[in-house]
Amino acid sequence: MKTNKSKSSKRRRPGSVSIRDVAERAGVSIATVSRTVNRLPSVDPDLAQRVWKAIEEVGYLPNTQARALVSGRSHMLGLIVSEITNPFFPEMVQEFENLAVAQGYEVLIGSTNYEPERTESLIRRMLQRNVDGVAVMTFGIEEDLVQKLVEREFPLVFIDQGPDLPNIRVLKVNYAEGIRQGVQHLAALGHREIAFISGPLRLRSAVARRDAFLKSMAELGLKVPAEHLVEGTHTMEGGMAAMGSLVTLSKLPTAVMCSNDMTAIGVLHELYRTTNGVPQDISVVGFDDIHLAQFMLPPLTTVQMSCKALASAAIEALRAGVEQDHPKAGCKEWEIPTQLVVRQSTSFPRGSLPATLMAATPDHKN
Amino acid sequence: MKTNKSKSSKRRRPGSVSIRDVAERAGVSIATVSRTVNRLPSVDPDLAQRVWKAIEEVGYLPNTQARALVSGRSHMLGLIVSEITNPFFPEMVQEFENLAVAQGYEVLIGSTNYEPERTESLIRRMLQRNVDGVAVMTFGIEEDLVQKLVEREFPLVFIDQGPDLPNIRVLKVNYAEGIRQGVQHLAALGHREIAFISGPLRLRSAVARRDAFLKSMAELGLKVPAEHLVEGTHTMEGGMAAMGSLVTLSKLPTAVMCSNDMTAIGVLHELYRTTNGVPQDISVVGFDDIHLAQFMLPPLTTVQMSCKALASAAIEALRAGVEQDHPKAGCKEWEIPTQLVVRQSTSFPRGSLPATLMAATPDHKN
DNA sequence: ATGAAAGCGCTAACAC
DNA sequence: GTGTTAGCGCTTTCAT
Repeated sequence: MKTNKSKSSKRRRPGSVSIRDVAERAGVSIATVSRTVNRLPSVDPDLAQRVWKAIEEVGYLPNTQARALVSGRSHMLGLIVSEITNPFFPEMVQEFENLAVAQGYEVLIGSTNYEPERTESLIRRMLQRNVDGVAVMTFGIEEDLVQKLVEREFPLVFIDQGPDLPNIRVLKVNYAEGIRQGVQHLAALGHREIAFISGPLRLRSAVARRDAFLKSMAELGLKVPAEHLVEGTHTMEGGMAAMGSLVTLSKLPTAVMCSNDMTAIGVLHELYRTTNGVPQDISVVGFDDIHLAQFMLPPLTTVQMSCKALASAAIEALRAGVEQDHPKAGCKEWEIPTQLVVRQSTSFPRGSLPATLMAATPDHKN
Repeated sequence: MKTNKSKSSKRRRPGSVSIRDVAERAGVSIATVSRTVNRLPSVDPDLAQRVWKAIEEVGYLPNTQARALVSGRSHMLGLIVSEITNPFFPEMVQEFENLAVAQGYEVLIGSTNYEPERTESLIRRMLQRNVDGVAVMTFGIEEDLVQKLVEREFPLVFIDQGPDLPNIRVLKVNYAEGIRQGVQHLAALGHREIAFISGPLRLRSAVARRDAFLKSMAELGLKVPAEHLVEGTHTMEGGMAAMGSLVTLSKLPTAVMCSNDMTAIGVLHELYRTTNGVPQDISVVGFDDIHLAQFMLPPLTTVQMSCKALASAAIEALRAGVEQDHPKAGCKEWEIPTQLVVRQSTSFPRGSLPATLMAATPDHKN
């Protein structure tokens, strides 16, 4: 009497079908349809059969928004990354998304581009969209942003570190291990003058990586002059610029470690610009091990940080926060390992070895 | 009397604040709050002031789901890409997202990975999330997927081609122009034996690019033997494999054009593996012009397809479909230009020139 | 086992 | 100009 039930409701997009259309078609109440769709055991099998048939016939798709509204859970997870155009992140996004979808979640992706105001709006958007939790995988984040998120007490995952609150979990990346392996590899090859190109030092993880480098060098009794510590931007352009300045130094390093692979690619390119050939006078080590790394010229020796591990830990940590009965609900920290992958961008320092040995080194042609 | 108004409602996530909390705080009705938030001119400025203050104080964020439910529009746009790990797509995603957000839309991203079942579930998820429209930027799509989408008559954007229906718009990429420029560039350098590594030929755009290549060659009276036409996968691995097979041929091509940049990077890598140096005996041309292209060794000559143009056309086309009063609501096709960007992966064919001229060529050292 | 009805947070008629 | 109220599509008591 009140609403028109014989025709589907008025102002909907054509093609859109609601639970009422199914109920009508199957000759049952909307409650029964709901129960059927949600597979509650209490529905009569025959009835269920009829309902499924009706669903099929009218092409019904439950409206997630409405569901979310009543259930209070949107089944959406936020994923905030630094820069979607840095290949490391798409690789992680892909893993994250696969896992999320497999577990019935949708993913809302956001890229901060290191801009505070973007980050701000991102957070607000995610909150408004009612995501069930957010993974902030940005390798460095502004303090006040954390604050914002923390106020609404909802499940949050950070990388490296975050406030010690009940709803916050953190993924501890073991930078030290991988970077130590890198430094030791270089030292074993005979390098003593090793430079380091960091990420932007306002980012925590950039500092963490640099410190890990410094510590590893110190362990070996190797000195690092200030000029050999240059700040990059986590981009290829930054790598070029940094290497450009390194190259003007009176005492050249024989090897350079980079805070990420993009930087290393920039370094390789700069070296190429200078020598017009495959860089082989200076060894370079990256960080991340993006898929591209192995296809570089020369294939890049790099410290692998598994985006798979990162993604799956993030998802699990998030679910541990969302679903209070999750097995690891109490767990606050998740360890992410790193390890060196040796390829061909590292070699003996030029001229440090007898000619016979040099000839045996795969990457030296002369 | 019915609901508990003095405390915030019961089963909500702590920290979540509803319109009622604001109303209560400001001492007005929820309608006034709604009007204030939506900036309807009819609210008394003083009252509005009070409402904004209350909003601030309680930290109110309108619930998008509820809004979407009543308005029928979710302000979410779907963006389906082939492979999020192919750098071309993140670049486009970023542009798309920037534009979308600037216009008040959220973006739901999906990556098909060329798997039909993934695509299927993607579509279903987007439909359920009630996106206002979806851009299928996959450079090739399965027929039945199109069908699925078309049935629900809602705004859709495709690349290259789509069914001629009122709610469907298509972005026509001018492959011919860029590829012709590439072929002519190569021919001008003296190349006659030019191979082409295509994408997977079940994808329309892969076929389109290959055909454009064939046509351009024919225009110049250049023959393309069947062995010089090899099918790749749009990946670096595919490029390596394809170049690997090309290299075994009795009559080697002197140049190879690739269906995308990732393939070209694979080719460069394979050439490096073979010669252990920067590839310079064989010219290679890519397609897409991803950011990375200019950092390759050597910097990649490639056909640029502007992801910016693609993204903005997609957004505009989508909005033209969503908002019936959009200026270009009637427009069905949007032209996307392509053009050659010459860098250093192309050069004269080896040994085809007098020594003096060779010496003048920047990329040849001998 | 099934239906009626309340209500999730919000917008839009409709009253006043 | 402001408040009251009816839904948007759905889940979930509460009756039956």
